[in-house]
Amino acid sequence: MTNHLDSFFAAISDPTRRAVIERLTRGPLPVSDLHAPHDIALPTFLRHLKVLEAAGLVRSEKVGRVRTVHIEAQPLAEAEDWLRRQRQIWEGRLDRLDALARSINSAEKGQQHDN
Amino acid sequence: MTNHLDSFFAAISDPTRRAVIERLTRGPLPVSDLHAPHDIALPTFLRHLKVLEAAGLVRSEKVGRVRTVHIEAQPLAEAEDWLRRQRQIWEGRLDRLDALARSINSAEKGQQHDN
DNA sequence: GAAATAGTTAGCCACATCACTAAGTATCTT
DNA sequence: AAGATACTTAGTGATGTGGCTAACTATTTC
Repeated sequence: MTNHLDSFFAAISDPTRRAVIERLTRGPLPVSDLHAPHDIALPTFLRHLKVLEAAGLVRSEKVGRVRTVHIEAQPLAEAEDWLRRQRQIWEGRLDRLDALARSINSAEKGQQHDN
Repeated sequence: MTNHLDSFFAAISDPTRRAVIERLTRGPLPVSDLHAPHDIALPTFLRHLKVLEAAGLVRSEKVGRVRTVHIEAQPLAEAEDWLRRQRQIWEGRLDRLDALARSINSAEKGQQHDN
């Protein structure tokens, strides 16, 4: 039952890492630019990046002394799918319950008319 | 920056807890029924339920000695929204890059014609 | 080639998380 | 009222997570 959703959801459960993702949707950035708005030590920040990269949300390439990070959208879509499936099954169930309630209701009305 | 997405995503980053959610989309169940398919001790399982409940994914009511658990769909929708927003911004960016590439391409063709 | 820049590695600490067992409470069932 | 059922609480231990500082490497820049 352990799949890549584990590490994906764990990765985006941290606010710092979600902020990084949000920033990266505007385009790739070097590590230091990504780090700038965060009030944590660089090594700490770098481990957040590693978590994101390990979860497949992000890739990076180093050119000279600069490492540039960019987002990987596909895992977002997969996670979104899982959530949507669960929600839809649930809502489908509610719809069926609703339909059942309506049919019971109209059946009762029918009975009343028959009486 | 710390909001309820933290606890939500942390909650569904665990396979046991995702399995519980998947099960609950089929309808509410008592704790013991939910626990049955999982090969972990009941107290351990109960803490998973508490995590889900604390994250707002699930509610429960106790009647007599039985506690029945049901899903709460709204947080699913919110998380789905966050993911969708990020993905769309990213994809929108790709679209614009694509458009830019096309316009550069046609401009070059234009130049070639001019030459 | 010395100094600044951009990351990286190593090691430490506090706290959270996930697992367990043992024992307790509250509610049926017989 | 005794026993079974359905949680619930308490306490323990191993491992993971997020934070830090100090020290290091690799690449510009002056």
